[in-house]
Amino acid sequence: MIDFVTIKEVKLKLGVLCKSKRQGYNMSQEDLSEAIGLSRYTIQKFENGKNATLDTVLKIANHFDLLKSLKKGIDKTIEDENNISLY
Amino acid sequence: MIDFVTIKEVKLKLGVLCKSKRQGYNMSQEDLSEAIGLSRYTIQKFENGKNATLDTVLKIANHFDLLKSLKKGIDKTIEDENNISLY
DNA sequence: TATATTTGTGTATTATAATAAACAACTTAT
DNA sequence: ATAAGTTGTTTATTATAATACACAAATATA
Repeated sequence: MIDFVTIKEVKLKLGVLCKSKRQGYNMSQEDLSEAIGLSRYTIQKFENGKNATLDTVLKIANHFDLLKSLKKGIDKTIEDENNISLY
Repeated sequence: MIDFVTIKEVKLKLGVLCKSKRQGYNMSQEDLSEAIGLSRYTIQKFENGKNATLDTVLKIANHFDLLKSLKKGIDKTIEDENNISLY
């Protein structure tokens, strides 16, 4: 399979996810920024694929109840590391 | 279910994942830092659950071939947003 | 045990993410 | 068409992540 995934692509996708979730709750960028104690500019940049801090990403993920699912993904990846690949 | 997941917990878990992956390849913190062009101190702090930038996290994820899986997770979450919950 | 390697920690500096405020461009609703 | 709300963008400032050292503490290796 020749499908590379770039860092830039993931950042853009995270921004799209934020926008999608936010609009799903009919929130403006300002609504979200106030809800989680970040500036609107920080939300604005994140939604457009700019770099951000992990805290910013996780505050947003937390607000949309995505931390548990994220934690599961991390745990699964750690488990995979222990069970050595069979291929 | 009463299992809250905190931001701090996720950051610690990401650090553990990095350490686990790194040791799986028998790399020192310095090996990893040189491989992806970050300082050892940045790796050090990340592995111990400190705040970091998204670029740092994604550079590490990319080095351990985790971007594709991460992208899938994001895509799935975006899809879930469109198919409204039935409960 | 002695040596080498790795990891944790401290300090100072640099790069950049986050903030705040204002305003224009673009949407949406009336 | 106008008004209201939202989003994109700029500038200046502040907070903090990243870097580059050095060195001690802990681990692994000979």
